[in-house]
Amino acid sequence: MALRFFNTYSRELEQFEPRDPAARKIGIYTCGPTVYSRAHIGNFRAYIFEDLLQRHLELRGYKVHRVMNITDVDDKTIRGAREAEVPLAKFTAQFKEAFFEDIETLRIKRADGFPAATDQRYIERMIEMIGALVSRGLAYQADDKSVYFRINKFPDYGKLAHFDLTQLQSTGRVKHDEYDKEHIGDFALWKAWDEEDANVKWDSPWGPGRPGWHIECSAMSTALLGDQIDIHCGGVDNIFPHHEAEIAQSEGVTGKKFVRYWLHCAHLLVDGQKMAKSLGNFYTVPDILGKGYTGNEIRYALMRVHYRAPLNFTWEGMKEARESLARIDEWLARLRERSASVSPAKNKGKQAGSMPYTFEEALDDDLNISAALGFLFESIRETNRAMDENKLDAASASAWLDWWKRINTVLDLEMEAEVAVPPEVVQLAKDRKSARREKNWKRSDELRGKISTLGWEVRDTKDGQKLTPRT
RNA sequence: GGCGGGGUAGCCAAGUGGUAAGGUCGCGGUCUGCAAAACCGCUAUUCGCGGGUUCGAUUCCCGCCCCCGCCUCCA
Repeated sequence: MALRFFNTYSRELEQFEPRDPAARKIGIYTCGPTVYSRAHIGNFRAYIFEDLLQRHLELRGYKVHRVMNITDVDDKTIRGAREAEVPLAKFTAQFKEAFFEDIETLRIKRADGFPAATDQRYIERMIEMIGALVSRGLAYQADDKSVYFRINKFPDYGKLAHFDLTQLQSTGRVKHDEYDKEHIGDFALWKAWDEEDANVKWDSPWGPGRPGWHIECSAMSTALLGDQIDIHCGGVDNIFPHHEAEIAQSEGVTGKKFVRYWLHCAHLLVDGQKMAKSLGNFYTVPDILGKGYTGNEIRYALMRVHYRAPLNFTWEGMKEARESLARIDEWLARLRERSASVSPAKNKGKQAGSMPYTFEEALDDDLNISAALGFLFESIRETNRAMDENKLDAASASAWLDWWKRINTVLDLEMEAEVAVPPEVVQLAKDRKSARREKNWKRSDELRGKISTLGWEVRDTKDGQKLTPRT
């Protein structure tokens, strides 16, 4: 099946055709964090979705070049720096660092570039683009000295969000201090300096100030990926106004179609409501690690629901993630043991040449992860049954391991490297082994209890005791 | 009010015009000294509600209800 994605622009599932099919190179731009505080797991749901997208495209043989911006100047970062009484760059540095720590914990592939809005190169490019827009009559400087985009001059404005501009109403979320604009929907390209901004300012043809939020993405995406990009992602809350504005700015400057496919991820909910800093109902990665869960488990919990469906975060869901991953790891351990065994030459690895491709076919269909995981778990049950019945030979087992290796380039869910068993646990297990030889069950159970309190679980298999860390 | 997304078993969730994947939880069984893991069986006559089309709809059409989000700087 050909790859297809739901394009927000058309609101339809569309077959994926990159700009340059022959080269199999794809440019993806993803909106990154605003570094005014630690990102929460709702933000990371979007980044995990983008990670899944990239990895699946790579599995399908595309060479992905992905860029993720870092917004390190805006109202919130400036306010934060002012309150902390430190320079802006110092204030944002800590959250940049935290962000990179968290994506590593969650095994999110690093983008090929993480451009920052305050980088002089991009500031210059933003000024250049704003200049071009002004000269074309698509932007104007208002009496408040800020420069705004004139949306009435860009007929396509509103097409991505499917908004009728005459219907735009203010929700009252933003203060009406913008009387200088020609149209309520005009958005800032360049924000004139005011004293709240302290020493955060850059010179421009329109006086000192700083870039508006939207222009940074237009500048950095076109700088790093060219005038036209294949895929642009973000959370649904970015559709309007952010991505709408990006289209207007970029196409206003280049005159070319900016993005071929717009993919947007639904929100992470908590208690049925959007997880958001402003609501105070959010968890960070360290919050969840602090409850004893691993990055791996968080990754699974955030990945297992289709990206366009809202996902409700619950501790029950975390537990389920843990159990599901344990099932996978258990299966892998069995396969490894089996593949290493010298098996009788009877029944040759039947599956070796015909491993199922349904996993990636499911992902081809707008990243249908639930169906893909369904196939994985069905395969697990079937191979486990075969192993129970002693019908899976070493060759087949290693074929399944190779299969896993392939799909795991997308999932990246395998347990962290085996933890070494501590010596005291080894000793207790030894004691238990001799107790069991004497059929001293009472002593055996006591020792199992002790091992358990040390964080390890002991199981009796037909090959003797097996120790696994208790999570 | 406008524009989207979602409403399938206790919970999470896939899916198709022909009689409901998978995960998790619970129960029963096999295995085990007992467990654990694994496997087997059971757990939605039913897919928000009401109409319509059809031999047949959860799946198509119409209307309605509920939840969540966006409507100017929130992934």
